[in-house]
Amino acid sequence: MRFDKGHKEQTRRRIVETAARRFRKEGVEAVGIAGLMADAGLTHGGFYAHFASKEELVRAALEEASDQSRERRAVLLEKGESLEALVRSYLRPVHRDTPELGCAAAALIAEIARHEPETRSAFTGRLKELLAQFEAALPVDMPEEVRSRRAIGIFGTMLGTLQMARAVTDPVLSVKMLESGVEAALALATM
Amino acid sequence: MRFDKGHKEQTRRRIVETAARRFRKEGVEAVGIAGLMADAGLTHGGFYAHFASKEELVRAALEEASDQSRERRAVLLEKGESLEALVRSYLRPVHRDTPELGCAAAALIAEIARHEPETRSAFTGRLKELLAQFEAALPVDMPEEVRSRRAIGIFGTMLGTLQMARAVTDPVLSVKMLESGVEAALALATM
DNA sequence: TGTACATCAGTGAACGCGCGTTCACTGATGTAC
DNA sequence: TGTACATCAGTGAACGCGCGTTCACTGATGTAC
Repeated sequence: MRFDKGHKEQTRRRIVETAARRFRKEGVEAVGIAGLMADAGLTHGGFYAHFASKEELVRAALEEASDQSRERRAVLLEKGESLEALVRSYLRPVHRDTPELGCAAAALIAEIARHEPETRSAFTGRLKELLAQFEAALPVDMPEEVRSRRAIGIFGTMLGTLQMARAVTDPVLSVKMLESGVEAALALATM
Repeated sequence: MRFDKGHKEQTRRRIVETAARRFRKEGVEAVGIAGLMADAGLTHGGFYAHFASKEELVRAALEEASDQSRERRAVLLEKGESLEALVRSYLRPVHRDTPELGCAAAALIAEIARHEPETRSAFTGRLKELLAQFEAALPVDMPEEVRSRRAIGIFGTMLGTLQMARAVTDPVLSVKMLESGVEAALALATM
């Protein structure tokens, strides 16, 4: 069959979006090409018409997820919301419970650390953008170097406490972790 | 062949120790039973004389790694060192560069969150012990509830910043992440 | 206007490989007679 | 004291399965004549 102009690009986007969700939910290694393509309504053979390798899809999916998150943060900040809104939104139970729609770093950072340098570099770039957004949302009277370090500390706190809240089986402790993460991140933002 | 009394237990320990290192370095999923047994100087068939499943080994390896870390922390604290020494030791380049000997949570927490409840529960128990050690090292004049939340915030910060420092390809940024993590964790400990 | 052909996104069988797990077997030594 | 047997940690072939990747093929439609 012959397809509309833009059809292939649309298919590619569907694959990337499916991958971005499943990788965050299940981890990259646990998701196979065949199952992923089936989820996107295709057969596995066509995969290599879109990507040179699974690793290339990993990078595309990582970028897709990062773009979504960045957009979400930008919207919040442009509405005049503070860093506090970002922190509270990040450490909500709903974010803990839907990793497939959430922060790619929280779901995949340890796995990314073991991937090819090219993938790690792409991730590094996205993480720098995220930190720049956080930095820009810190009080303007802070020296730039302090803001930069503070942004790292704040996001590190968010990342770590969210992951703890996800791993733990005790639901009371899990909520306490989210709350403690908010407290700690806000303390770092305002002191 | 017949073996010494205690021989089997010794073999089991060797398997667990090998697993504890490789899981932290490569991730649980990337490590196969056959390769692991070969590393321990055995053939893969004998594995199931020691463990009912790979998952059971995961739990044993997690406990082995946690025990090692707890011991290390206890030694530091008993020498009269403060929480600051723990934080600085955790966020050293050598810890970033040798995950196979380091914190199991930093290497595996996201993967653990996707494992069986039994494994997650075992991890939760170990994490509670860790947090209790941190709590005990916080100033005694802090109310207990505050110390408990602060311990979560501090360890979350350490966890998140170490993982960032491991994932990133920019070496300058990586060191900055470790340093910012120390600053943030110490600020939370002393404020 | 009608026919032959080129295009190309997607198909599905097949590749070699490693996975977790099972199981009949080995063989050196301790124990029973 | 010498022989037959039980023990059991470890061996290695085999199980079904899914992995990432390759490739000859399909077939509906647009284009050329």
